Amino acid sequence: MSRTKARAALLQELEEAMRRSSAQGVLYGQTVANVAGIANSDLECMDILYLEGRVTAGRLAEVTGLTTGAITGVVDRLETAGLVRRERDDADRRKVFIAVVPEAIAKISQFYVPMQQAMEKVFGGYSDQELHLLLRFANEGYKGVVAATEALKGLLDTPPEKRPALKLKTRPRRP
Amino acid sequence: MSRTKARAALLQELEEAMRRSSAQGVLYGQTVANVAGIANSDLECMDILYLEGRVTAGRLAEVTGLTTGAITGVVDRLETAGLVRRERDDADRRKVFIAVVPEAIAKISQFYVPMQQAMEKVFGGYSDQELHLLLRFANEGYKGVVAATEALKGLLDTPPEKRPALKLKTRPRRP
DNA sequence: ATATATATCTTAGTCACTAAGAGATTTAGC
DNA sequence: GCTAAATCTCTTAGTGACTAAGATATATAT
Repeated sequence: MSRTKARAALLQELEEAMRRSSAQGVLYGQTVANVAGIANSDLECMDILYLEGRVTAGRLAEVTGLTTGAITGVVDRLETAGLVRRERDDADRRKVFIAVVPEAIAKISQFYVPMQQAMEKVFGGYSDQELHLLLRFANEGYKGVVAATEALKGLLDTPPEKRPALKLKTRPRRP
Repeated sequence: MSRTKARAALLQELEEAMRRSSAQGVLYGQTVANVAGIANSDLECMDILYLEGRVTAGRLAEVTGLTTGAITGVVDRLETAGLVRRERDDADRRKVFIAVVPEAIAKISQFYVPMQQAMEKVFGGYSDQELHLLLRFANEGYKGVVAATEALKGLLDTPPEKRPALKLKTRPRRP
């Protein structure tokens, strides 16, 4: 066996490792939601708001894959909790922008401290050059996942009888 | 500015990139669930079963953070769909092992084809040596997230009045 | 102007979840 | 061995976030 593993085996190992850490990441998010006493979707929306800034209710529905009706509920809860504010767009008064209340960032980010500490520790074991490689991978990986998500969504447009499905549910969950 | 970015800025950029791609990964999973017509938790349990193999109902509850009652429902649905089988442990007849039915792997993994293709494409841009670095990071990152999750769970044991909470919900979601 | 499109919200009903406890089996103490 | 406590899964009742469908309000096009 060579110093570097055979590429095929390496790719497979990498895929499983990514899958495993990704699953654990999901679990971390769920734990945050539980500890904070906030619904999972509500936290997901806060994360989107943190990353994208001030976005419309419709955009939240689009990104999360929830219906607009569900988003109304999400925003209601977040607004009641004082984490976000609804702001009507004066240019187009149908639109409602959702904006994060400044203090909310601190309220939420405290739950990510353990994660940040763990990641700092991990990153500490890498040189600047290696971190650049990781950054490149994170960015390219992100684009790859976006593309994969779009490709998968494409299946929803194919007629149901021609599309693979497990049919645990009778009704589809998205409009 | 040097050829490599200042480390602090690099770390911050890396954190945001990871967060972004992680969020997109969550969305991919949700899309899989929607396209497959399967509940999110059901898919998460299938993923755990795929990674860990034959596990007990209690272990599923532990790993997902769901109650055992919820897991009963998950397993009921997965069993009805013909994806898993319940197998009583002969050594300890209280325990119920959940085992994936062989054909289920193929049924599920078809929904991950877009993701696999996207990842293959991304990985194609890296040398064996670089992939080894990514593998090392994925493994260390996984351990880091596990540790962070445990640390965060520790907050649940601290008295509620001493613990930071957002209190969007009146009742806690975990026992 | 009128019709059509777009953006959010409302309502009714559904489904997965929690909490609490029951049932079945195992382990510990005497 | 026998009883009590512990462990594991399932059951039941009730709750809350979700979807689907349509209402409301505003914007755009003909």
